[in-house]
Amino acid sequence: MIDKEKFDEWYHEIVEKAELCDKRYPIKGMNVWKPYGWKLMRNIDTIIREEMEKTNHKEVYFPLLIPESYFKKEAEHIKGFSEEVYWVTHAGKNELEEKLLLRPTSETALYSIFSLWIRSHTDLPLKTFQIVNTFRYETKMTKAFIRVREIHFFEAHTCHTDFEDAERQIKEDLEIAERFFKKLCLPFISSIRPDWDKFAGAYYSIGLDVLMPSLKTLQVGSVHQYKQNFSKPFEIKYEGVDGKHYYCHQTTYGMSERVLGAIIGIHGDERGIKLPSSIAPIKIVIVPIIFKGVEEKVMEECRNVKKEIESIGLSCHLDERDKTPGNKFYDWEMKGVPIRVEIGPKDIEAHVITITTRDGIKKKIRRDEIEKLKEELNEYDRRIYEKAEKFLKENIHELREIEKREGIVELPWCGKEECGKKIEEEMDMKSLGVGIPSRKCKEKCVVCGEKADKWLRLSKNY
RNA sequence: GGGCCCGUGGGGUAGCUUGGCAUCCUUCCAGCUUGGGGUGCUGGUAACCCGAGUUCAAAUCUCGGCGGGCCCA
Repeated sequence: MIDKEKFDEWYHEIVEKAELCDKRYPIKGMNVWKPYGWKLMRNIDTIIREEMEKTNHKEVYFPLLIPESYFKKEAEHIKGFSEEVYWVTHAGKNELEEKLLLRPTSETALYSIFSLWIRSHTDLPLKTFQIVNTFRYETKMTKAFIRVREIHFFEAHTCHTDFEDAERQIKEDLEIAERFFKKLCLPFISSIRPDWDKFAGAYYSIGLDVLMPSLKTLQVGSVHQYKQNFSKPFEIKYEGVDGKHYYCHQTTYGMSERVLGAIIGIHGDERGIKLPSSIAPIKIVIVPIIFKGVEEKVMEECRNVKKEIESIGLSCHLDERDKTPGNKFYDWEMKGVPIRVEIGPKDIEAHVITITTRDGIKKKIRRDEIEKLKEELNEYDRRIYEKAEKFLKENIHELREIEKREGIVELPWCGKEECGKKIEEEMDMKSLGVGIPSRKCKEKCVVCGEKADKWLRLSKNY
């Protein structure tokens, strides 16, 4: 893992060197996805889609532009986003009669239409999601994948008959998150955000955070309980079994390319990124070790091994470029390929292949036991997950009084906003909220000294 | 929201104070060589963010814009 001090500089370099994005596009916070980076993002999207499919969500795709009148329907929501929306005011030379905005998130677009789709309780629950670009005019410093103005956004939106069913949905969302982040080898924590920091328009918000090597947290996902805060202004009503009309209860679950940022940051090292096998576009790369006179023999063996690896369902690339092996090693390490296979005259003679995992384990595998690569990938995933998990756990500190600590801290808190904000100020950190699952606290609030039944989690964050 | 710094080949830089020939590393291209951790040699392509001003002359000085980075609320 990268040193805390070097992290920001390292990250900035690595995203370009690993060919994930090109930051030279001349609009702040809008970078170009390069083929390798985009493939990674699409692989992440595929995993999300699989999870959505499994849990009966249907994929939709709504328009990018939202009429001002839709956006204005929910007061808190507009207040939260008004400073960062992009407006479309003209078409050619003509000023539009009604201004249109680029979605900063899609609640107001979807819900206007949900009110038409939902008539009766038999239409519920309605479980949808979409993967789209959203736009937010960030004024702070932008950072590739971490703070951008055009966001590659996954958003699930659900509608339910009552609060309890919406709560069940939130439980399911947290289970989805568990499975999803495990596949990406990303340990995370979830917290109920304090009231003053919930999503604009939400009844409550849950943040999913990871810890980066800089010891700052990065929010990689969020789950919101809206209750009827949106269904009332948008009139999303259904007819119940009793023939009466009720407003829906709603939830959302959101994630973005920040997930990729987290993978880069958490698993990366001085040699480059380190990909979990679930999303690696190339799981295994073969580097031929050629000597004069045996070129064709080595290449033929490489091609045979490649075929065999592919036949057991693993994506494999044979690097035939006219470069020295050392050069190729550095290249593929930068790009995070989980396993490198070297094949040279000595290997052919001994009926083996030489493998090196991206986290540095080198061994020989018998030529007739190629299927062992699957186990090696699993072991590799397990190791990088455990390493990240250890780092996360080592950097969560339970404190009894205000003292300077890096990473994530938890302090006894009475629950009053006033005290929470005071803690933020004294610690020079932001609240993540109260951990899920919540832990008992029988201490005294570090600010007012009154009974504290919660641990307030804080950190510096991106 | 307030303050500070920076923009030079694809990437990283020197030069700017004191105006005048743009430095080095790397990448890239061609050839030979090499090949189990960045092989070596030869040759080549390629840059002063944009606009205005001052001047015989601007990468260099002034103003504005755009872009990038840092610090504080």
